[in-house]
Amino acid sequence: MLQMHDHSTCQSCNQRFNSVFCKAREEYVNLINEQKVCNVYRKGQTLFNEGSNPFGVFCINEGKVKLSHLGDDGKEQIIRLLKQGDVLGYRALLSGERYSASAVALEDTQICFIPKELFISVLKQDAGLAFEMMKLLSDELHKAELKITHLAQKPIRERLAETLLFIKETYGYEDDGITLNVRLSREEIANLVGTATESAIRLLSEFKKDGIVELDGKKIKILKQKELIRTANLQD
Amino acid sequence: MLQMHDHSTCQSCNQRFNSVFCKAREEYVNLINEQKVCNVYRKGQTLFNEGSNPFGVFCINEGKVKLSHLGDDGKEQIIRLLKQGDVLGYRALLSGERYSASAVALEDTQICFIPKELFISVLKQDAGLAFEMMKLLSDELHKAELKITHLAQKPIRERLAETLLFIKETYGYEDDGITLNVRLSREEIANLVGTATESAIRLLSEFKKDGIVELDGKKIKILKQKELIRTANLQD
DNA sequence: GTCAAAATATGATAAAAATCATATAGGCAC
DNA sequence: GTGCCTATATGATTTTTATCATATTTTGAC
Repeated sequence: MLQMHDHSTCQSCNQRFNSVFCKAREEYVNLINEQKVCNVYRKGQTLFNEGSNPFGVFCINEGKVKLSHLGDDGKEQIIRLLKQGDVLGYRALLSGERYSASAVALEDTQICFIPKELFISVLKQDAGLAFEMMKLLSDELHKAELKITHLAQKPIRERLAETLLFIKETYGYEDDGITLNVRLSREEIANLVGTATESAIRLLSEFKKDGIVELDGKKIKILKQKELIRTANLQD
Repeated sequence: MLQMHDHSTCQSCNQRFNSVFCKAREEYVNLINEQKVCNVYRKGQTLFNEGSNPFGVFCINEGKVKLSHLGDDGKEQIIRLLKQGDVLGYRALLSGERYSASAVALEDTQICFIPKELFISVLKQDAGLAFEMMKLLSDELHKAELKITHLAQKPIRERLAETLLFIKETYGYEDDGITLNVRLSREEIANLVGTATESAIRLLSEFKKDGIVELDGKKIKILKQKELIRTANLQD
């Protein structure tokens, strides 16, 4: 197979224009390239832990990451799902706080690390990057506020349907065009929906009985997307 | 009573250093001052409506505003409470979308309006303002993500206690040191907590019976703040 | 002041969801 | 392969919460 891009530099990174750095000036991209550190995180490995101090931001070149809070009783709440081109770790860094969430690789993932001082200084000099950053934060805030409304007002059945559609939006389908392109445990799905694991399992079984999905271990196939959209009862 | 500040200009605004504009450069503050339009919104009046196009940002000089989504079934979800020094309307503007929430004055409120083009252009030129804006967005995102976790995991009793503490953090107490300095209907409290109005009323009655609060119409007095914190079961 | 409308309060009931219990299946070390 | 551990599944039960019903109180117009 032909190697289309040289992944080893930020200048030629295949995610560059698919990321918050899309409008960053060339000189700053070069600067970032010089100081970045790339790593592979194996499935299940932790990028950073809730409560620890941020030293920079992470940029996903390839792979999948979940970002989750630990609730007061120790229950996980997944607040974001991330993929190639996504940046993470910026929230705590910009607020000047410790991480309020943990990041864990959902599969083997290639990630570059940009040191805090460099990221902040580029952010202050490059208005294009700063503006994209604000857009990103605004979009995340919007999603979070929508989620608040849905958590407060929608029954679990609708939220599960919505979550499956969200997973599809984020990671898409596999080559067959119907299998969700990520492997999540039932517990993780429950922690995305915000419900008990048993409830998530039960409702997935109902969706299966209704022919909306097909379940094969952690593989989930969406058989009737329209029906799923109807079940999610989405207006927006 | 002596007039301590001249409220009519941004340069001398008593909220200037209590707002996102605290680090903005003088020249840009002057520019904003020339183009701003100040208004008084009476209690219940709408600043902007969900679904309409943003034309700029609003800056509260004095008063209180609620920001709320309308859920799919028409139920209100209050997502932010705002006070003097707070800016609103920036989320949709930065995302380049229509408003995803409506803003309504909770009492007579003085508000200045800054046109979109000016705000964006200053934001692109003034790194200090841009950085404060990113901090603000990051802080709001943090709060939203915490709220998501609590909505997903905490029972309504704890969430109501937390909401009362949140109201106190936001608007403080009246001169007596115990009365929450805002008048909200039971329905609005329920729409902050994310529950049915009857449930909010019922639990407030329980708090009253337990001597945690005193209720006098829309006046809520916090009698036992420690007990309220315990009831909220907060870890963070 | 009266009156009507809306807000608050509270009980009864129904619905939703969590928890508990137990069974079965799948993954993995050996 | 066996055995063990964990994840998934499903039923039974309890708890939580919403909904419905109906007083009672408050508010505001007049």
